[in-house]
Amino acid sequence: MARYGKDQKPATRQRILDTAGRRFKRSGIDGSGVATLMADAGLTNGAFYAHFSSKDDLVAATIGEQLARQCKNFVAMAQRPGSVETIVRQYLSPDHRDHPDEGCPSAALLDEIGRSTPAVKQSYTDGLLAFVDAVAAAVAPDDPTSARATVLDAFAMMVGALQISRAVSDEVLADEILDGAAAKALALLGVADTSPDRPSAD
Amino acid sequence: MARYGKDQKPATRQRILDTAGRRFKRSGIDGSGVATLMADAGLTNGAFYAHFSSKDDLVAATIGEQLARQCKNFVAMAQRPGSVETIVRQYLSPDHRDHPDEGCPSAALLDEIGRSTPAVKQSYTDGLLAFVDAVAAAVAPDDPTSARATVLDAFAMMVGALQISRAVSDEVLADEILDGAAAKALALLGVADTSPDRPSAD
DNA sequence: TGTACATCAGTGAACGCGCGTTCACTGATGTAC
DNA sequence: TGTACATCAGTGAACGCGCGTTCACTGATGTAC
Repeated sequence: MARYGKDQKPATRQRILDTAGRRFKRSGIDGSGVATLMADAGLTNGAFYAHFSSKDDLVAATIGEQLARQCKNFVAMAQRPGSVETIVRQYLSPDHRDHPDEGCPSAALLDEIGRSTPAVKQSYTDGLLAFVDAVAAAVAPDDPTSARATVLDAFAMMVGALQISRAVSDEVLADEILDGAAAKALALLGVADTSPDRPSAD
Repeated sequence: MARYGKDQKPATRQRILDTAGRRFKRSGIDGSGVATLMADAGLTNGAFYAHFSSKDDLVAATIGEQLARQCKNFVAMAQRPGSVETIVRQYLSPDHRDHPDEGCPSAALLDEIGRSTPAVKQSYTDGLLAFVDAVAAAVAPDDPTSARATVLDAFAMMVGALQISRAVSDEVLADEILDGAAAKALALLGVADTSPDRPSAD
């Protein structure tokens, strides 16, 4: 069934990228096969190589896409005043912890990216720098350059804390880690922390 | 060739655990096959199931072993005064970044542990708590309980920073991330940072 | 002290399966006349 | 307006390979007599 208009191919490519993003973040890169992934996207395995030259090519493109989306989402949210605290709290929330497939690509895939090919690392590097620059500009509009290092450190803590909270089987401990890291990250970013020491359930 | 004394089997098991620790950290858990791993340990694939009931069983045991070793190493190093700074700097060093197979299991495997079975997560949880308690006792002997949260946050930042520095293809940026995180981690732990802002090459 | 035997750590071939990748093909579309 | 054809996105079977796991087996050892 190949009924195609002229936007068909780019649209399919985008669909594969979105599916891959979700699947990689849920099952890992090594844990996601090309055939399964294509079936998820409503296609058969053979069509894959009309869009990407190899699985590694898809990985690099997916990482880039994921970071670009994260960056765009951040910029959109950061317009509102006081939004940095909201963003940090949302990042370090049980909801984000329990839904990696819709969440941060760094928290879900950093280990595997570190073991990937230079092309994948390059894609990650480019995406990360763009993201960090955008955050630095939002947090410290006067001096974004010197804020960059602080943003990177805060991001490292948030990523590490989210990963640990996902790896731990004690949910109380996992919640504690998220709350603790949120307070420390906000302090690092120079944002007032408006939540009580022990936040209630709401 | 089965010439065996009475310590033979436990010694072989330990050898498999050590080999698995190195291989998992270098190639990932999904990226390490049982047969290759056994060949690394100087054995054939069939012998594996005399020591472990499944690959998952090995993963859980290896994670536990790795964290126990990290904990023991920390306690041994922490005896000397001023050692916390040394430990943090060593953790966030280019050498550690470039040799994951001999390094921190959390930094190398957190993502995959987060996607693993409950047995693996339980093993990680136990090992992490023991490790964090040991660190808290060393950093704040007077009040280790309240220090625990701070230690966890500092550890999260260190893990995240090391992972990012491994995932980034620009070595200068990778070095910057390590240095920045070291300073922030030491501040978090309340340890004086004795290094210059821009450390020289030695 | 010398021989016969039970133990059991380790061997290596085989199992079904999913992997990444290739390729001859199908068939709905847009275009040419 | 109707027919013939080139395009090309997508199909689905097949490739060699490594995966986790099973199992009949080997052969050096420690023990019994």
